[in-house]
Amino acid sequence: MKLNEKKIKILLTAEKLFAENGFDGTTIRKISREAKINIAMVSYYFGSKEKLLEALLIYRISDFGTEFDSIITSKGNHIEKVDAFIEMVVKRIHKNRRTHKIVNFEYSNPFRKINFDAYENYKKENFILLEKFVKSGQEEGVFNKDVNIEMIIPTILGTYFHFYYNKQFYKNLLNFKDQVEVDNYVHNQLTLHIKQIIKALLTYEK
Amino acid sequence: MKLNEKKIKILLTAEKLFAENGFDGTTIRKISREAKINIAMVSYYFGSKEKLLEALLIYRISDFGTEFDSIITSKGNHIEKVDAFIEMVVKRIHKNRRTHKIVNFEYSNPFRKINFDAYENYKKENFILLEKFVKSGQEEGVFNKDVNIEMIIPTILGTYFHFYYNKQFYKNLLNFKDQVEVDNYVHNQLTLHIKQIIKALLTYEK
DNA sequence: GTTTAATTTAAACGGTTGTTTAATTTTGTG
DNA sequence: CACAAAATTAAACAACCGTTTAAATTAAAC
Repeated sequence: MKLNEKKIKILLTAEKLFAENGFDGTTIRKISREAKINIAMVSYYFGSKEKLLEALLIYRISDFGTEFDSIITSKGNHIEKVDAFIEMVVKRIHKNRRTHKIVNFEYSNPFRKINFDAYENYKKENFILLEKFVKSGQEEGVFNKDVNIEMIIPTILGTYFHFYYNKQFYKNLLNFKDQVEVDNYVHNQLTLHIKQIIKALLTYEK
Repeated sequence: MKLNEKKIKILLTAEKLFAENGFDGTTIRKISREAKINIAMVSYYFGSKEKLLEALLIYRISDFGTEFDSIITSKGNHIEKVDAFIEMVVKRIHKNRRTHKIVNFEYSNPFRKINFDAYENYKKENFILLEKFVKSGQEEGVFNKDVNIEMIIPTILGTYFHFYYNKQFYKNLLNFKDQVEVDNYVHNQLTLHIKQIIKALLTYEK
């Protein structure tokens, strides 16, 4: 699909509202009001509300890119690569947290008939890359062999998103005054914590 | 609020549908159809759809109980308590995963005017207990001092819920045939993985 | 058994939903 | 300028929403 300026404006507005109010909580009228376009334009451009969400997913997932590869295949030791990898992942999901939130909820909705192939392929590719990386570290004796590789991504993303979904709670607990302080915490303490648990998991001797 | 049999049936039906379709994706008509009651009964018993959700939260959170306390204050060494603690937490959130999903999404919806005080208090109390436990372990020299205690719960719950929200993906990746196999994985490999990362975090020497 | 209260019901309320229509305006092309 | 295609609009569509009403039924109290 060719995306002109107006289509992208609709997608970005939909992304914001879907993430804030959910898919069912967002109306085409709200989207068109906020994007300052006519209600009929959504159907005209995307066909339906569901296809609008599909277009958004494709738009964002292609944007996710694959920096993965360049970090893992670069030179340097495995531990440094874990740090670089996690820093990259946290930055990326924090930037794309809205779309991730939408996906988390709609993907687990058994009655939603949205096509999630792009999302599933993206997850599968990333897993295969990570698996290769961990196994190479295990063969070199740097990483522990007793590791559940499938659960590494859930640990990283899950930790971040539990924090994000309970932002209001952690704002109070950690005395954040504004979103800037939240962003700082994510990119410093939270990223550090995730690096710590993953490195500990990979190198821990029982 | 006194809960008779019919009220509880409405609550359980609402819990199922809210978790599957979201709050906005669930209609009172669907709830009443599935619970085999008249539409007006929801308003009659609970007042409104939003108050129905609030009643569900209170019903479930009081059910969460506080086994926490008994594990942490029991005798035995700290490492064993970590294992027991995580096993209890995973069992509990897996049992109450529907309500947790609803809360995760609605609590992060900035326009929902639901009262989440019960949820926030529950989280706060549990955090204080955990903090006391970790600090006592640190003073005894069993636990590492360089630990972000605030992020331990997000790591445990987040890992579980990322797995749960992407169940379809992990069903394919790990070749689960049915829900029984998913449940087994949660209570064995996933629980073991979380125990491993938390113990590694708490005792890891850099 | 009579009266009062609680429960249950079908129907109706005004409002909103996603989508389509048909007419109008703008843009692009020769 | 003329003409066709694309974009934009206001209005209408049937369907559904959460909630309320007022009447009918059941249960409880005396």
